[in-house]
Amino acid sequence: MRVRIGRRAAAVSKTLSPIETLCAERGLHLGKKRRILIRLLEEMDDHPCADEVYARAIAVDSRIGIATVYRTLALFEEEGILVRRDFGDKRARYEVARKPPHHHMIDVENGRIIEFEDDQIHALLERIAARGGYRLIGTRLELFVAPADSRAAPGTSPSDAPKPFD
Amino acid sequence: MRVRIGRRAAAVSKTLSPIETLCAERGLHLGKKRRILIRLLEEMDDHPCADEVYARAIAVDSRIGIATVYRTLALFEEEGILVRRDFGDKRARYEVARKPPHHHMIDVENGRIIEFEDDQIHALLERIAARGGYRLIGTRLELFVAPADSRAAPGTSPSDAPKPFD
DNA sequence: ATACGTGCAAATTGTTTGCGTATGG
DNA sequence: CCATACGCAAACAATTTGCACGTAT
Repeated sequence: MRVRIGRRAAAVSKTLSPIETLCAERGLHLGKKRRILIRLLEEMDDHPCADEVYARAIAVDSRIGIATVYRTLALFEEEGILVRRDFGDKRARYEVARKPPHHHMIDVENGRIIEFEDDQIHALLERIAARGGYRLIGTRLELFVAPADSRAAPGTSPSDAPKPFD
Repeated sequence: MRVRIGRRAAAVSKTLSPIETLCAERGLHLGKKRRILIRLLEEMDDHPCADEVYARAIAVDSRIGIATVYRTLALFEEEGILVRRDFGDKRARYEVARKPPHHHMIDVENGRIIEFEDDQIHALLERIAARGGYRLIGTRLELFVAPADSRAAPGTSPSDAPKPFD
């Protein structure tokens, strides 16, 4: 008898994209619509809300339903494939999960979102959690900022809800 | 003629509570229902959502409408009297604004909320904003934590949405 | 074959608004 | 008096769900 290589489950050949691979590993079916959504998600470099993902999706296949978008986003969030963000407007915004956690600065003047990463912060936050006898599971950190030049002194109101978003 | 003291606007006598005073200073009327809400807000030591404030309110005067609660919370938030928080469940939660900004740890095992304050963090965040040519307007910082003993390794998913809330 | 994926429309949920009346300053 | 506060019900917006039918594995 011949020896087959890659016999173990791991061997998911074909050409699966990163997220498709994750889906395969978790036994999730790869329906046509889901594939389209996955491609969109992998291509995006911003933080779209469900409506926006939906808009981009119907541009590819007009028969995709908004429910599928919501269901897929929720599923991928549970699976840790996507991260849900909340930038102050009502809608939930998403981005692909990346290993080193990063945070966001929201320019309240124009709604622009700037991503940033900082080890010091994480070390500090971990220490704070530990200090209280806790283990840090997740962090949500958003800075609401304005160009260093303009009225209004610094305050503590994150909920000044900027209008435009990326 | 006699000299009257406290002639200037400042002289709001009677016995006004802190928030009532702020309202008076800003020319806001103090309706009966609003007074009740103010008292509740000043007594609370947790982070209730509109529904919960409403529940407590009708316990005092059953004729208060939910719309009044929403309108009052929104008004006080705009006035900087209240701060709106978002702990992962849908509803907006509120607490009385305090000077030194503080943040929250959400125990994902039982939903308990622990407040904390830390100067280092603020200094660091301010530096990060400045580094990008920005001025820090507001911060939103929440730590999702779990008792230092229990499965599940630390991750980056803040949106694991714990069920219970204070 | 069978469980999973998906569309459509209806249902929920949290929050906002229009309007007529009541009331504080 | 006159602006503001308020109740009620209808309006809204984001998201969820039930059901019937396709499709991947």
